[in-house]
Amino acid sequence: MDDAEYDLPFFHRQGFRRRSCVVCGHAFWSLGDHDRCQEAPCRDYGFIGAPIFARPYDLRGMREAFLSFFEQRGHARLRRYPTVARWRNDVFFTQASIYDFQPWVTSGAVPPPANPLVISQPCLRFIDLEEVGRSGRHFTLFEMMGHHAFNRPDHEVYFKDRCTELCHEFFVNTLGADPKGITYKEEVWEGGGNLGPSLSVSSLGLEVATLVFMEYVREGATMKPMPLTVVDTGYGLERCVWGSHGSKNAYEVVFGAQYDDLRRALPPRESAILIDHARALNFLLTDGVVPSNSKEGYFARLLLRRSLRLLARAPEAPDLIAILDRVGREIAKDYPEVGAHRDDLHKVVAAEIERYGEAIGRARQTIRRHEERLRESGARVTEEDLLGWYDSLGVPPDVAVEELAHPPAIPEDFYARVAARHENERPTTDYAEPTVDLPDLPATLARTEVLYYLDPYTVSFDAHVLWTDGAHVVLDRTYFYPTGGGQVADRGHLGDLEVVDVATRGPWVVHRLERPSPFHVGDRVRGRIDPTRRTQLMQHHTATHLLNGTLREILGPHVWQAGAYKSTESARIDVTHYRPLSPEELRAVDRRVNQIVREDRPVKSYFESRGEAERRFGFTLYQGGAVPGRELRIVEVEGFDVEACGGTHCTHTSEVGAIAILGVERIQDGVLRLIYASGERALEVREEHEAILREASRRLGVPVAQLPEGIDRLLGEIEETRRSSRERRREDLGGTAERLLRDPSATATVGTITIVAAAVDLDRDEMMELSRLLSREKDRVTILAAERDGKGTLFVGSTAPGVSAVAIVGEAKTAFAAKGGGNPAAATAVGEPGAPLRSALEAARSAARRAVPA
RNA sequence: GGGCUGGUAGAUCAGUCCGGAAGAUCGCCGGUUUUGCAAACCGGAGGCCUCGGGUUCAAAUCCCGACCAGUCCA
Repeated sequence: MDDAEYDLPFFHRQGFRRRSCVVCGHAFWSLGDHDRCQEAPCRDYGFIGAPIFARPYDLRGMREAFLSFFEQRGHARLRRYPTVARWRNDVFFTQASIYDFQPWVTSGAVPPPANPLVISQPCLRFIDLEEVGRSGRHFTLFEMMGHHAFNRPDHEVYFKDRCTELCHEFFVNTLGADPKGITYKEEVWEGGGNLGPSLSVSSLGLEVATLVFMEYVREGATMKPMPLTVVDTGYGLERCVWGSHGSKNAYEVVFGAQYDDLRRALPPRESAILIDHARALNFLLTDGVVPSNSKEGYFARLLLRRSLRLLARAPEAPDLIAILDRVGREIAKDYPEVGAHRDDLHKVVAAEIERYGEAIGRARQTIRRHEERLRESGARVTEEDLLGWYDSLGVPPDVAVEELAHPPAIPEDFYARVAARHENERPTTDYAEPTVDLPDLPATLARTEVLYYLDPYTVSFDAHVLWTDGAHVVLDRTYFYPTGGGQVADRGHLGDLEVVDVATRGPWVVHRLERPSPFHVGDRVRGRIDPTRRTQLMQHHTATHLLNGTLREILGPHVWQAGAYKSTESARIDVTHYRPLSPEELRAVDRRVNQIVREDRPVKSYFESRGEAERRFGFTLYQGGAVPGRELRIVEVEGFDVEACGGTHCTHTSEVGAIAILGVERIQDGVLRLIYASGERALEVREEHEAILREASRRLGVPVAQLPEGIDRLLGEIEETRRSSRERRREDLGGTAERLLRDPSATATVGTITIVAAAVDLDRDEMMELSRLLSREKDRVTILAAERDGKGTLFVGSTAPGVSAVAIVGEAKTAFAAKGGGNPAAATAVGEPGAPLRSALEAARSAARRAVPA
């Protein structure tokens, strides 16, 4: 990065000087006389005992100071975004304030919600989980305060100079920092293909902010200027609070009385971890994460289980729910949604605690049994066993050791070795977005005017062709709904040509035609949308909102939409929930959702400013993921459910007709999928089901109402038939056995041994069964031969000590070119087709005679 | 999304490495004993060894693929 990038007029106006840090070598700017930058570890934590700001702040005070400072300087204050980054598929959590605006706003595809703006965004980072409680400064959840500006070529808000000036002014004038104590260290920021200069702001060893200026796109070795430059700042709320106190560690000042109280029962480190985790969990669970074994849910589980483990060793400490509640109440003062989730959150946690208890209980048993078994062979449990148990059973080593009589030492590097086990796993292969093969469009093309929001019932319209390559057509205006928001695209006609797909590309809607079109730019065309299809899609989409609202109402606010899909045939919604639906719950959902349909509530779709919508409806708006932009499209089912949604909807709930829930499945730990149909399809599906019932009833010859009993009876009969045929076979074989024992040509006695040899017409299993019947007593050798599918099978069983069935078969094998084997008690061989079975039987018989000990 | 465990009688699990006549404990049923219960003892029933392919004379066992569950990691 060119030095000039950092050479800001602001620095010169104020009399800053540029120096190089004697430790890290980075250039930095300061008013003071420093030979090193003020960032640790280039210098020590000088602020401990010597606060960097004029007075101490708590979290709320510091946050408010920041937000109002920037608000007074023209920034719009935004409410926090969810901590779960549902709008992105590259990360699970919001890890920085700028994440709220990636990728759409930062790429310029969508205008920012406000410009410039200021926000304090709770962020989650799991990378330094082990450092929490140890370093004195790490948190799983922290708030990143940021002021952001998005500069377009035609509209420059502010960039490096003004940004740095604002930052300095905030620290010096508002917080009362010593202007000479602050250094602005030059760094290069790079991420997501973009890069730019950045300044890291430190004082007395504490880095309090980073100012990033996204300016370039990396293209190979060269950098190209971005069309949109972004001011991305991050001020650590907890850092700033810590610095304002100058206390030894951050936890005591950030968590205050909660920390002091927990300290009475637990050591400092454990106390800090528990509160930290409790804070993160309150946000995570409020934002709709349900603990599970994959994706976001795993991190919630990780925090919960770590906390439970700590508490298991501290009998004096309060229980987890009490700690969560205490911390949650504090958070709720600033973030009321956390308070609104309180009771539900406790239910989710209680369920998870129960599951953990079960998992550990099962695991303890397995471990005990394992050691028991090892003892028989004189072996002992190894370190590898401990690793394996943690990996596959979830038992932490200290718990495993409790179950062992002879435990191995727990390796110092236990968790590092667990990590090593996972080293060779290749991470997610690239995520393939379902790509529609769309043409490149000239950037100068006017945007498509989207009309389907105006009136979802209009299915016929006139428009002009803006662009076409034959197969695809872009119009100046369209009522065709493109694939999006889990709703499939409309179909219909442009002129006489069928429209087979509709998709958005940037600001344009592209219609794909069944055949190449004769259209030219400027042509006027008539668009007609398939009204049946559109109606069905609208019904399914509105039904989805009604079900989502119903599920939240009945199961609790932890229910969030985790995905949805609406086609003409059926629709489905995936929601977060921690256990399967009981039949009662399902029935309740079915009743309630159809009640809402019948109530004929108005469904209003309208645009509203983000701030206003969030103020009125809160976060649950973002069921389909956070939506960028200044204006949100709101779909409001009056008095019931409100979501930000871009789909086409009915205007009254009764238009949905009815909702038939067709199935519920667990698609993943913590996520349920409901499949349903509405409108015409609900009726069709019900008719299909009834037809199936009628047909089943006809085939079974039982009235529909008695089908369950009829099926039970049938199953009983099958069971009975099976039993009796088994018995009859057993009797038949018993008869055969008796006959053979009485038949002198089959039975011979040699010494104390009875040899029974016969050709039979039985399959392999039956011969085995017969042999067993013949060998009820000791000193019996049975030799059976049968022919099946042209191949001879020989079976030999022996209960005579010293007479080996497998040896007899081995000798007889050559007589009929057979393959086979077995053990001393039983052996079989199957010969080549046409091989002389008779001689095999004789060979076995004489082998058996010879085998009898004299 | 990836790795690792596991799926055998109503329940909890052996058996799988190294293919060769499906087991234990609890529970259930019957009997003995007891005024009755519990218990003890004796006897018995109960299995598509998750499913589908493959290899083999032979598969619960080996190979491939699904499904389900648990767990660790991102």
